[in-house]
Amino acid sequence: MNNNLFVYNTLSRSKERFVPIHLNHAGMYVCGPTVYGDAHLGHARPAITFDLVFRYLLYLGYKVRYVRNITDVGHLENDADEGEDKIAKKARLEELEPMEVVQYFTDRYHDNIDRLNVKKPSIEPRASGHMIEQINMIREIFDAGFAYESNGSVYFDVEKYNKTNHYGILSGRVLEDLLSNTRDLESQDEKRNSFDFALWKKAQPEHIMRWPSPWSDGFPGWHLECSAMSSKYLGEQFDIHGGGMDLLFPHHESEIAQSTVCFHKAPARYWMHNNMITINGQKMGKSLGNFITLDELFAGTHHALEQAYSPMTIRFFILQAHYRSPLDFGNEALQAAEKGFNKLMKAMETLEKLVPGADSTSDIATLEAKCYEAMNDDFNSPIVIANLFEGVRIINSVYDKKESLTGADLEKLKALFKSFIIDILGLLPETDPTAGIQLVDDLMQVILEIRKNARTNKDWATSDKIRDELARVKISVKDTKDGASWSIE
RNA sequence: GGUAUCAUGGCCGAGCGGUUAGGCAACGGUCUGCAAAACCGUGUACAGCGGUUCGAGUCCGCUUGAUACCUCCA
Repeated sequence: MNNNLFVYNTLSRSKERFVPIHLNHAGMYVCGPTVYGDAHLGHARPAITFDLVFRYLLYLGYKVRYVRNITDVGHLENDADEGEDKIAKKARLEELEPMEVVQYFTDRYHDNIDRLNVKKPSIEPRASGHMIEQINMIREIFDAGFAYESNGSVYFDVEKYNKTNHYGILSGRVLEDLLSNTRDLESQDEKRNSFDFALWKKAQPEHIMRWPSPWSDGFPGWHLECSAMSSKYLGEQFDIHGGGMDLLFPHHESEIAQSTVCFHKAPARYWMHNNMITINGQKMGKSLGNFITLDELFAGTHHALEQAYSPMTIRFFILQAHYRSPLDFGNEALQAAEKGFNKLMKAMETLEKLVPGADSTSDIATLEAKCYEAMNDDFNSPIVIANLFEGVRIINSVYDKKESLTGADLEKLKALFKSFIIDILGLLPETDPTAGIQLVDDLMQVILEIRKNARTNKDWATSDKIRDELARVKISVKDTKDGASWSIE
C-alpha cells in the first residue's frame, strides 16, 4: 500500500504523512448540506473535493468508510428568530410538513450531486434520525460538568473547558481574545458567556420540529449532530474530518470540544478544509444572495451565465484548482474548462485508435510517476491534470505519426488515463444524446457520402452547404486525411 | 478590532530558493480547396519597499490591497 500520501492538516497548518489509525482502513467524516434550499456551486466544491479524497483512498486500496451527513434539523436562523430553525421556517411559509421539505431538497441535492458523478458515501446519516445519540451525548457532557441548563436549554461551558483544553486550537483563536472581541448580541441572557454554544435548545410553542428530552421539548444544538454521528459510525477517534473552511469556527472547534469532553481525545487526526468559490471575488453564499444553483448552471438559466455548463465541465473546473485555493467563478474560466475537458475526452477516444510502434519516443513511466506524485502531495488535482495534458499531447502526436509508442507503453498509457481520469478524478465522457441510435449513424453516413461525391467533383459549394447546415443543428464535420468525421457539439 | 489565508502574464490557475506548470485566449508555421481539428514555435508574470543568500514570485520584515471566520452558511 502506498504510504507516501501527504495531507494538509488544518490542525498543524502543514502537510503530514497520512497514517491511518487502523491499518489499511480509513474513516472519513464530511459535513454535508443543510437541506432547506437547492444546492449551489459552492456546495459542489466539498462534494467533489472529498469525492476525490474518497476515490483516491479507495484507489490506493484502503477500505474506506465515508460518512457524509444531511442536516435536517437544528440550525438557528438568527437570534431574532428565537430558536426557530431554518427548516421549520421554510415549512411554515409553504405550509408543508418539515420532513416534506427535507425530502424534497434531499432528493434534489442527490440528483445534482449524482450528475457531477460524486460517489455515494458509505453512510449518509440524518440529524433527525439520531436524537437519542445526541441526547446521550449532551447527558455525558452534562455529567462531566461542562454543560449547564438555563431555562430548558443546555449550553456548553466554553470557559470551563478552556481551563484544561484549548478552545480555538483549530482556528488559532485564543479565548481571551474572543471575550474582548465578541460582537454585541442581544438576548444572550440564557448564556453565561456569549461564546457558549447550545447543546439543546428549548422549542418555542410555534416551533414545529421538536423532540422530547430531559430538559425540555426542543431540538439539538448546531454542532452536536456531527459529533454524535461521526462517533457512532467511525468511532471516538477517526482519520479524516472534512468540510468547508467557513465551518472551521465555530462548528469544528465546537465538535472538538464536545468530543474531547465525552471521549477524552480529539475526534479526528486530520482536518481538511476546502476553500470557497467566489463570484466577483466574493464568497458565493446563501446569505449573500449571490449564488448560482447547480440546476441553473446545468440549464444556463441564471442571468450571470452566458451559456449552460455541463456537470462534467463544472467538475473539471473545480478540479483544475487546488481544493485549498479560492476559486473564482467566471464565464471565461468555465468556457476554458469546457474546452479543456473536451480536449481531454477526445484524446481518450483517440487513444483507443492508436497502433503500437517499434519504439517509444515519450516516457510514459515518468508521466505516471508524476501523476502519483501530484496526488500524494495533498491531492494536487491541477498538477495531475497538467500531466494528463502532456499525455494528450503525446496521444495526438502518435496519432499524427510524429511520435510512437510501443504496445507496452500504449497499454500503460491507457491504464494511466483510465485510472486517473475515470477512477480518481471521476471525469466521464458526456453522454451523447444520439449515442446508440443506429438511425442517426446511418443518416450521417448517407449525408457524408453525398458530400464526399461533391468534394470529389470539386463542388465546394455543395460540400460547404452540407457542412454549414449540419453545423446549424450542432453537428460538426471535420475533414481529415482519412475522410470526414462528425461529432455532436 | 481579533484570528486565518492570499496577492502570479489577456482570463482561470500550479509551482516554491537556481530548471517550460497546465488549460483558455493571442500571434506565426505545418496540414488543407476553404474551414475545423491536430501538431510545432512565440510572446507577455510573479503587488510595493527593504533584508537574508552566490542566487528569491519562492525565506524574513514592513507597506498596500483582497478574502474568509468571529452570527446560519460548503
